[in-house]
Amino acid sequence: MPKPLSASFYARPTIEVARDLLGTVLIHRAPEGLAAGRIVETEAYLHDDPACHASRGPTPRNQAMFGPPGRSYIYLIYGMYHCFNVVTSPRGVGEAVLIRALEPLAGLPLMAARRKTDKPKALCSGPGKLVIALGLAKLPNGSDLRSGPVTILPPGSFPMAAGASPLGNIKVTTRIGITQAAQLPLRFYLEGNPFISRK
DNA sequence: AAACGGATGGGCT
DNA sequence: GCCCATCCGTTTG
Repeated sequence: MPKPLSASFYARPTIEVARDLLGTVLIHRAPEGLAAGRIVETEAYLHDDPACHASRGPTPRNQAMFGPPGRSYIYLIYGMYHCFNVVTSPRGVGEAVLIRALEPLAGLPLMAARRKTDKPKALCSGPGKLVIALGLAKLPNGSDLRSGPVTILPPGSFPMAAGASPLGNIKVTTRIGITQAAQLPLRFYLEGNPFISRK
């Protein structure tokens, strides 16, 4: 069984963490079964960045972002979906990385049942989709991603699914779906990967 | 292929 | 009361 990413992995500048998370494996060992996918798309949210929930100081919703790195930050968006983030940087700064897309690796039938589709490219190709596919919506905010049922494993440490695509170069673009600070180059994805949310 | 609008509810000015 | 770090079905070109 591979070891989850260390606490020191997350306690680094958020842009570095966002880039280095590409190729790692997000896994949820739920009572219903295991589901896992390779992270292929991320976005960085910085403390002085108007698009970041933490940029205007702590509130009840965003308090996990000010806690220790390597914990979850999950929030409700548009009344019906959730977004899953990993808290980064030294404790108290208020930064995180949004996980935007996964390449499904394990538990595809379970993902298909949760998502109500069995098309592999539709399972995890968006932040709301992957939360549904992995069953992350009810994970408590601030969950430790080194010890809980939801963890992130280093690249290549998980048995490669048949036909899984190779890792490409990292491409950088502006972030998706935001209005504030929309010009900042803080979205990262594996170039050519068919499982990203959009080109 | 792209554009559009509806669903749906908590957070914050 | 307005604003969303979204998704999906429908319409339009």
